[in-house]
Amino acid sequence: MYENGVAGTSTEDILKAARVSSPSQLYHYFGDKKALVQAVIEYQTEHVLGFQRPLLGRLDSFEGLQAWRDAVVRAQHARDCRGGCPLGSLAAELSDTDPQARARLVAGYAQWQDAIREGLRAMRERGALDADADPDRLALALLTALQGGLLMTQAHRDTTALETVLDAMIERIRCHATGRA
Amino acid sequence: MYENGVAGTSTEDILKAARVSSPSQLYHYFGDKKALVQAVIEYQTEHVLGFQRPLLGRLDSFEGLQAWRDAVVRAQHARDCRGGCPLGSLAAELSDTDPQARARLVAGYAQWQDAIREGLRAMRERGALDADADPDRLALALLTALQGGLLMTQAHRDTTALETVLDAMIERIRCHATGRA
DNA sequence: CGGGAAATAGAATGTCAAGTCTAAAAACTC
DNA sequence: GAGTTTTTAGACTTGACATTCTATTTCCCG
Repeated sequence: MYENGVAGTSTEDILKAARVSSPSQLYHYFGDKKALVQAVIEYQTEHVLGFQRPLLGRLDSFEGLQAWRDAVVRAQHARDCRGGCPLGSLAAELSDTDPQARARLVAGYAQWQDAIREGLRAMRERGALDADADPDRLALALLTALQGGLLMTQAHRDTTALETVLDAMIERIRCHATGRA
Repeated sequence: MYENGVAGTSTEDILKAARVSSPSQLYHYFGDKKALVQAVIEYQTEHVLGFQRPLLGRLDSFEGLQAWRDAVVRAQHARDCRGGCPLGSLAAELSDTDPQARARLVAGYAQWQDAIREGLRAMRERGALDADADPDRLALALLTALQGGLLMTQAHRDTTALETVLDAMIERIRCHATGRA
């Protein structure tokens, strides 16, 4: 579903990928395709957070922020710039048509934003950021910029846009670096 | 297609929307659905640029940039935060599976980025921006941030993320304002 | 080992969508 | 206004896909 979209993934594709030879299995474990999609969203949320939390959890300096940026860029390179964001792709496809999916995606984004915010807050507590920096707003801006960067990466098959927008946001945050305001 | 996705839009839906009562018409004017999708991308590209160019063409100050931001936010409100970006939604759905669509989308983004760049360049020429500001990079960052903002708006049904990321980018550009570096 | 519950197979159904085909209507040309 | 081309109707074909059903197998527990 990540590779071909929800609509572009048939139950048969799923069975094949799961190396399972009967639809009854799928319908035994999931009520229907929508329920399966919900599970996919949960799975992808955990996957993304699993990747991001280690990097965000110990932000203490701009080097840490840069390391996060580099890891994200590298991850997209590693997958040939295909696929965009695991949550973003689903959000684009489902937000307007599947309310339950949208709700779960919003919840996923909230967790993600939390993780970023906590990282930035840690930075602030360690004195790398000014007291007037707003971790919540900066986290939302960073996450949003990242979503755009991942979408543009997918379209361009090139990480330039992602790098540029993340660098710009990090520069923006640097305006709040101690001893600069 | 903008509202329900390409996959979620049947030929019948199209006939109904066009108030036409025969598939033969569709296939007379378009070879197949993919060709129609190409036309939709072109149409949406023109639509977006038609909306953006007037705002971007006469950027001469930060007020102009702010006016652009406000117009974008208002436009999303006007459509109840549904639908995301006319190009971005298509990009998310088609980039990985339809190479021709991807090519056209990339071309559309290039035109869009051009328009933003020219606006920023005008700002620089009018002395609102430093000579060391790079309109090309800033334009790419701005467009990318906007894509993320529109996607998040669609998911959250709320323009906060869009506002926040655009404000952050504009602040970032303001770092290049004359008499500030 | 034996009997009940859970899991799996695989065929089958119904729906819907993309695209085709034949023929009729309109428009254009001379 | 006859003949030709373009455009439109509308039925039809084909295939795919989500979901269901019946039957069989496997597992679990005493």
